[in-house]
Amino acid sequence: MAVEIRPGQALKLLHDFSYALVRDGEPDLSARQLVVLLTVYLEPPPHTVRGLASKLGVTKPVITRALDTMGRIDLLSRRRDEADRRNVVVQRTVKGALYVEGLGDLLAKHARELPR
Amino acid sequence: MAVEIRPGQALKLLHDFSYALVRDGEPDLSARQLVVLLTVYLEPPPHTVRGLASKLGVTKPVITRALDTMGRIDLLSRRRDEADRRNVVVQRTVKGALYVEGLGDLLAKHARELPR
DNA sequence: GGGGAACAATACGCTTCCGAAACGATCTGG
DNA sequence: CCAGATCGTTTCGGAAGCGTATTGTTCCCC
Repeated sequence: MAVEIRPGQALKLLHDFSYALVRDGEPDLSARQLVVLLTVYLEPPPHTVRGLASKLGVTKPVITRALDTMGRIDLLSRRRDEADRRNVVVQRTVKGALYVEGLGDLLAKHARELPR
Repeated sequence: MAVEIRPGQALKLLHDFSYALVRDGEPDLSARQLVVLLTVYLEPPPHTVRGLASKLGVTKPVITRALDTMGRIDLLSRRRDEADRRNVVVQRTVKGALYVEGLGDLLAKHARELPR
């Protein structure tokens, strides 16, 4: 089933979801960090800095910094590509997988609770 | 109808939505700014700095700064409360209403396009 | 084997945001 | 009428993000 949702419901969903994130005092990822995280966890590997930057339409330092920040809190990790040591491969972590899963559950939960 | 969506679909929706926002080079609102904006446009007025801060669980300067930033790009405006001149009432703007409406449309559109 | 290409990281200067604290303006109750 | 409370803003030092440009490795191919 395609997910049918009216724009008004979508807004309320977005509000409730952001509200829950802000209230829970989460580390407060930026939109860019979030989309990097989700891309790594939703799209098939491998993910390189270069690839992510071009896919998301941002510069490479943005990716490097996002990896620094999210690596510091263990949502992602880096690994040198041994086949081509110029490349850095972005890897998933257990903590990151749990975090992303939590986001999906949270959003789905709020969707179910939308008024008719 | 309550909106039924699986966590995996929710994640893809979140990814596609954030991706569209990042790609479109939008002004890049933070999660806090976004939730302030949506609260003002979705919940019944009046909205004061104090009220928003306590509802969202953040400090007052956070609200003041969010109003500065979003006021600068005309998504919101301030007005002094004449009944009690200590209060500031946050008001909606035409541009802000259009922006919020666009967010709802965008999210609903991506939801419709989710795989079954 | 060496010059240039490709890649990620870093340097730089700037802007923005943060929380805590201090501040001015305004209201209120004794 | 004035002392204290309330409200929004501002200030402060520090942290983090940005884009551009540069650096240091590593690879590739003539």
